[in-house]
Amino acid sequence: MAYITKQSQAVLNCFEQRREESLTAAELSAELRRNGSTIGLATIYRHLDKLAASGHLHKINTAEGAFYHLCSHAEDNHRDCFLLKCSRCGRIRHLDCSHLHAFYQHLEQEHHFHIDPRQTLFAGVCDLCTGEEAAHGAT
Amino acid sequence: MAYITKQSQAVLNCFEQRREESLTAAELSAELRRNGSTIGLATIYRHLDKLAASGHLHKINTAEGAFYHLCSHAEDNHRDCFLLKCSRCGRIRHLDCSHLHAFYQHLEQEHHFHIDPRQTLFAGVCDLCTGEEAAHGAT
DNA sequence: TCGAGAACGATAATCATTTTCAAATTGGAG
DNA sequence: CTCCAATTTGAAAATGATTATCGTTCTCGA
Repeated sequence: MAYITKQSQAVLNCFEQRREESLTAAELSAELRRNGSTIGLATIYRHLDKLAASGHLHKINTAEGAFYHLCSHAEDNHRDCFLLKCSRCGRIRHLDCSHLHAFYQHLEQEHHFHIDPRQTLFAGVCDLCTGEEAAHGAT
Repeated sequence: MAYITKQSQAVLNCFEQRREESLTAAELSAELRRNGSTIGLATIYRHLDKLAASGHLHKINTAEGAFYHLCSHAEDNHRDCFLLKCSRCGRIRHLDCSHLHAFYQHLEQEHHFHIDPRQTLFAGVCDLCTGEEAAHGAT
């Protein structure tokens, strides 16, 4: 029902090689092109969606476009998964900790809001960019 | 330096009348048109940006487009401001509570991530939509 | 080897937003 | 009140990410 093609292989390979990184479709396209692949953008999007639907990738929607990330966690384990997005460099970092269990329970019980940590993005400025900011900062 | 025009008035009025709501540019346009205004979309975007820059509005960037919200809080007070975005109905709700101070401190001290609560969106399903979901749910 | 179904890729279509630019509006100066 | 330079407006084109379209190519089992 689903053929294995060199294109689908190339996409998955790309993620397996850079395990900890979140990529956009454009970045993936550039990377593949760099590796000699001539795969079209439309095809890339198709595979990304397919891989996200099958659970192999985690798709993160942001105002600056979608990011995809190799993610083995099952849906249930994601209470401990936090996404930090730097508004300066645009990178998404993944964090693992259980600090927010209580807050999430509060949201559900007091406000009847059923949170989805996999789509929740903590925005801010990352460590690297904070340094740069200071360096470039005024007076 | 900045003229007061009927267009800029109309935009601000619209927010003051529906104080607690977050609006998109398209929604604002529809609302204004309903009130007899023929203001163009480009002009709406211009005023929204201007009002956001001057601090009168809070601009929230999401994957589904930008939302604008009348917000009097100063930048500093926003440690207590939470944005809940329902991925089903798309609405953004504002919450006030101080549950996350500890977590934000943890982020800064342990991970050197300087959070911006004004752009942090908690994604999930709101109370109303949870009900609907159950009603339409399988078997 | 054949053929139906699946995948491909170039291109067109969307959608929200920004930019462009000529025309209309504004408010101060005379 | 009238004139003018600066500002604002709005229609339409441009942008950028993503999706849909469609004819062509590939895959694999009969």
